[in-house]
This record gives sequence, structure tokens and C-alpha cells, in this order.
Amino acid sequence: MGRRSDHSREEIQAMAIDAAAKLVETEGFQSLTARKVAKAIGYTVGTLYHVFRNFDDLVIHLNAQTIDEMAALIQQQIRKKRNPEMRIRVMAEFYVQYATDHPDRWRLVFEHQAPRGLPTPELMKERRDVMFELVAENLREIAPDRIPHEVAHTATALWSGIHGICILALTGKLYLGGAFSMVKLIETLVDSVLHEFRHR
Amino acid sequence: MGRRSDHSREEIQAMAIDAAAKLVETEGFQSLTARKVAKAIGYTVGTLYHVFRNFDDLVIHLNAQTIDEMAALIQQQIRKKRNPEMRIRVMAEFYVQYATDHPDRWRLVFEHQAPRGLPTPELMKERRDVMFELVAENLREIAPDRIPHEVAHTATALWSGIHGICILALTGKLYLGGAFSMVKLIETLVDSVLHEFRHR
DNA sequence: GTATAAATTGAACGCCGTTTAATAAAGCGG
DNA sequence: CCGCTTTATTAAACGGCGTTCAATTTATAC
Repeated sequence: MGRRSDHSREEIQAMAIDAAAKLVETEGFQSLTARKVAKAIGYTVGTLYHVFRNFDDLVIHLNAQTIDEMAALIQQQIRKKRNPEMRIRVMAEFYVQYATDHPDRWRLVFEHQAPRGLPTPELMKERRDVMFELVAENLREIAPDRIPHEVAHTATALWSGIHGICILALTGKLYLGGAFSMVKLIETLVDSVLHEFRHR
Repeated sequence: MGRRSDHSREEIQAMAIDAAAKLVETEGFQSLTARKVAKAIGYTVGTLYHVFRNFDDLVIHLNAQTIDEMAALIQQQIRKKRNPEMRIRVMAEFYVQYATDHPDRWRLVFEHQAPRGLPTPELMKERRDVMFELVAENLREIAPDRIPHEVAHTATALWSGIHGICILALTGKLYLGGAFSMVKLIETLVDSVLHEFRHR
């Protein structure tokens, strides 16, 4: 049947992304399908393909929204802090918090793979580095005379490490040789890298 | 049709795992399918299901083999070294090396998810912690008087961090704010955590 | 040599992402 | 208000997926 125009293209896009987010949270990212999303917003798959290039495109939009959400939460939390070292600690704490609260949305960001060969869309490039940038900013404040390359290097090492703890914990692959908390693990990593960064 | 007995159950299992490994390396882990594996070993899907419980079971066996291969490579490398700190460095170096050489097999180990609710099979439980144990052993040698819990904690933090760098690099999600090498990033993390571990 | 047990197949099921022809509605020029 | 064009939407189809199962062929045991 024909066009209803109950919703604009942008509205349908937003509805689809929100529905996808909800499906991912309730059923897990592995079982997200185009048909489920379409059904959830009262359309058929065809309409989804009218609004997104393909299923990966939808996932990429969802992931962008997830990153924005997480980044907003974290930036809101560090705005309350004045000490750059404290800010980095809080960032790590709430990164873990968000990942724990939304494990499937968070994993989808990192485990989704755009079709082989196709370039990463600008949509993601812009967002990919937001956390690294935030860490780098605060490292710069801790040691203003360090060359930018060194700051970037440390930010990358530190944040990749935190990410590693996070993902192993969430996927149940963390070493359990002594029952410890994720928070303490993160603390150890932050302490170690920040200490090394300062005294070198 | 009917039983040929050209190969025993165990032979078919081994052939399937090897074929799967090859397919993962050549076509990527996302496009591994039961039908392709069956075709590669000259059987039909039905036979695969006679030998594996399901497709996840096949993947789990492949992943176990991948971990064994990687662990063997690493243990062979550190046998040459006497210094425990040096051993940890070499472990990290060859962990990255293996991941870089076999990106899809390595990613499959960490991104495959056994069906929700089902317990992790013993097959994987045994192997999941092999790298952590290896790190812990050498940390113990570096500081023999530390309580086991502290050693396990540090091993977990360090190795999770290295894993994080590894996976972000391989999935193209690493911060590129200053063109640095993976090797240097790993070095920074190892240096930082080992230093903190010693002087505390 | 025949009965029994096991291995292997091909076809089916219900899903998946994706494409497409048909159709219904909206917008528009007169 | 009427046709005409454009666009939104649908249902149906395609090939491929993991999985199941009845049918069939073979090896083995007696």
C-alpha cells in the first residue's frame, strides 16, 4: 500500500534507532534483526531499507548514539571535578559503570564490524576517539610541558588498558585467580600509568 | 549414502576444525559457516552435527586449538629467557605477534559468545586463564614474598591491559592522535605496571 | 547370511539480510 | 477538482544460514 507520511524520514530513522537500542538491551546484540526493528516501529523491513542503506548502517547509527550517550554521561561527571588526575579516575569509573549498565549496547560498539573493505564512516571516526581525547586533555593539564606525542601515547596506553579490563570482565573472560573487583583493577592501571607518566 | 567409515569420528572432528581454521584465516571469522566447513572436508552438514553438538561447539573447539597454538608459541619463546621481567616482556611481544599474524582466529576467541545461559564448557575454562597464569608465575618470581592475591590482581590488570591494546589495534579502533607503534604502547603498560608492582 | 547398529545424506523448517515489482497516497500544475 | 508525477510502503521473493530428521546405505556381530 502506499505512503502514509505519518512520520518523516528522520522520525522513522530515530524511531528505528531507539527501537534497536531497546531490543539490544532486552534480547542481546546477537539477536538484533532488521525484521524485529521494523515490527517494533510498526513498519516492514522495506521501509527500513528506505531510510538506512543496509543493516550495518542502522547498527552504525545506533553505535554512534551509544557513544554519544556514554560520552555525555562521563563529561557531566567530570565537570564537577577540578583535579585532572581525579577527572581521569572518574572517567574510568563511569566508563566501567556505563559498560556494566548497558553491556550489550557497549559490546555492539566494539564488536560490530563494518563490511570488509568499506571505509569507516565519518559518523564513527568522529566519535571513535572521544574518550582518548578526553584523557589526553587531562594528561596535558597534569604535565603541561610534555610533547603532544608523549601525551597522546600515554592516553592511548592507559585507555586501551581500561577498555581491555572492561571487555574481558563483561564477556566473562577475566582471570579469576583471586576474587578481585573491576574497580580495583582499574585503579591499579590508572595509578601505575599516571605514576610512570609523572616521574619520567 | 550411508556410513563410509573412511574416517573415524575423531578424524572428522579434527578435519573440520582444521578446515574451519583455514576458512577463518582466508575469509574472516564473520563468514564462517557450517556448510562451508562441511564442503571443505567432503561431507554434508548433517555429518558435522553428528560429530559436534552444534555450530557453537565447533567454534569452541576451534578456539581451544587457537589458544593452545598461541600458548605453545609463547611458552617456547620464554623458555629461552631466564629473567622473569624479560619473560613477561617477551610474552607480551609474542601475544601481539600472534594476534597480528592471525587476526581473525584471535578475534574469534574473544568475540564468540556461547549461547546465552549455557555454561562455559570445561574445554574453554581450562584455557581461558592460561596467559594470566603465566604472567602470575613470573610476577611471583619477581617478588616472591607478595601475597598470592596481590600477584593475581597485578597479573590480571597487566594482561587485560595488553589485551585491550591488542584488540583495539586489530579492530582499527585505536586512537591515532600521534602515530605510535603497538610495541611501544605495550612497553609503556608493562613498564608502568611492573614498576608499580615492585615499588609498593 | 541375515539382523542390527551406525554413519551419511538430502530435503525440509523457520529464520536472516536484501531486492524488487506493484500499489497507494501525497503533492502539484492547470 | 482533476489528472500526473513522485514517493512511501508493502508483500513476495531470493539465496543463505543453523538445525532437524526420515530415509538409506554400509559395517559389524552373530
